[in-house]
Amino acid sequence: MVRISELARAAGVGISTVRFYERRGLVVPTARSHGGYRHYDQEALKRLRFIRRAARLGFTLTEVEQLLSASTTPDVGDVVTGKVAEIEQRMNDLDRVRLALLDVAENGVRDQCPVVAALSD
Amino acid sequence: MVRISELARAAGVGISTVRFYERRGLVVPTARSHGGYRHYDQEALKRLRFIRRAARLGFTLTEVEQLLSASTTPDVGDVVTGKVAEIEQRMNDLDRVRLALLDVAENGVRDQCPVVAALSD
DNA sequence: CTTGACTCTGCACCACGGTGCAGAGTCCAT
DNA sequence: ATGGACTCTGCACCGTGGTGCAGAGTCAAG
Repeated sequence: MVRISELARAAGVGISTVRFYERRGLVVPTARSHGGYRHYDQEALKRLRFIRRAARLGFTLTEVEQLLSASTTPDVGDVVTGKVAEIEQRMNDLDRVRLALLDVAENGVRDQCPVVAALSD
Repeated sequence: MVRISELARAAGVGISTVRFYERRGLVVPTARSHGGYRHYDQEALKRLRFIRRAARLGFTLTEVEQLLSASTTPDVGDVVTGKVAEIEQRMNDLDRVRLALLDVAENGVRDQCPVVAALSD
């Protein structure tokens, strides 16, 4: 059980950010001290790290919420199916950009920009 | 050669957004009419679509700029290498979330949340 | 039981990525 | 050459995702 500053440091975020996520319902303290101090366990740290990485993948905090709720809601099927399809689309797009960049590195630029072409259809 | 409203409609964005991207140096009109109207060719539409899709992948507009410049700068190697590595990391993370979601759908939730575990290490 | 480091709440502020409006000017079909 | 649709610039505003500050309270080592 750690206090907020230690949790924040461990996850590489600011204290205000932790409290902000709490307002959004994403990371709730495991307990509170008599005087109101937040206390967190290891799960909270994992959640926090997850949120950060998912956010960096382009998911909004609302989507992160949906991803997190996917494993706690009883009827999970539709949400998961939709999210998986969305993720596959993103991976596909990323791979096209990746290949286009490698193409540029290997062959230089020809008539048109291959990177643009990768996503513009 | 089309005017701004037609370009915007074709790319599914607002007119103000096109002008905003121009201020950021991302999409420059191919030409201007005598009276100052912007005119765009097919390449501009491709660029615009690229920007939108890349932004949805979580790239900032600054990063989009870097991706676009990758194929126009003479010495392209380092930028491309870095971007490719970054993209591979993202794809990897996305795949872990994807697998975790499928796991939830197939096996339900066991002791801890697999989705969180997918990115929390 | 004090003292210094830490935390609390509430609120104001920030950057990014747009979006909308006003007032003036342009384009072009009739 | 005129009406209506469109566009121009500049500026103000917005939602999202944080970040920082003030003033009051808490914690724990000495």
